[in-house]
Amino acid sequence: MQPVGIVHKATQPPHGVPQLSPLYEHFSSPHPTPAPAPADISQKQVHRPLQTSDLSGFYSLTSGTMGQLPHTVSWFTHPSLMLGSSVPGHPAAIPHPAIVPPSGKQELQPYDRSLKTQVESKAEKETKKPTIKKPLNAFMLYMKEMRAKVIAECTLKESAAINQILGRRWHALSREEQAKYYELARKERQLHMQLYPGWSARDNYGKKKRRSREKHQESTTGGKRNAFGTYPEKAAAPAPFLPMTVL
DNA sequence: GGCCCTTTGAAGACT
DNA sequence: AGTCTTCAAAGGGCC
Repeated sequence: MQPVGIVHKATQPPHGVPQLSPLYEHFSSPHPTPAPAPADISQKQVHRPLQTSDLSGFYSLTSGTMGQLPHTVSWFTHPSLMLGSSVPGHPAAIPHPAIVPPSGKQELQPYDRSLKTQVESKAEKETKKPTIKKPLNAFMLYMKEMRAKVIAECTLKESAAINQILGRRWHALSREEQAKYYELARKERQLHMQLYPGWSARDNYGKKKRRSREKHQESTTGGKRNAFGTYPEKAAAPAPFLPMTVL
């Protein structure tokens, strides 16, 4: 029996921001405790395959909940949250945007893809399984939402520079503001788990050609990360605050 | 055409 | 268990 309060490493944000919610306990515990707020969603997700209606409910509820965000996340346009034929039983022919062709280019249009696949052999199709992308973390969701705003303000276009600004702004956010994004990210991970039960992050390992380790570390960090994937000065951040109660 | 840069966080790999 | 590495997004820069 796992003591209350012990959470899996993967579910605990670095700053301890959003703690395990009852919704998540449905996935991690064989005897889940009743979820207070969005109980209907978690139960649907647990007891049968995910369906479009479930997800639209999920989004509308989540959207409403997260409507308190200062900058509303585009739930229905977020790539890895949009639905498609990858959902069992879903009528649409548009694949889930988290699924990209092996080439890695997500913006490839469906008809382009169909033209290309026509000339591919059947064997090729089978070997070239589409890539399922990782779910976005809290900071990635924040970046995605705020990028356009920063570009407009700074008239910059280079993503490297934009991301530096966004990184600083992220740290300038209050705990409460960050918590909202952590919560969004947690929900996205849950949805991702529902959509792709057998998926693992290792599936995408080695699919990108990367520069050498030394160069990468030197250029990107200038130092080593600690056990939490952050850096010493960041690890000294203020103590975590209590989990969100709004759901 | 495709990797690099740059950020944080999640998670797998490694020691 | 602790540490390291990779990949998520984005788009200009560069080879």
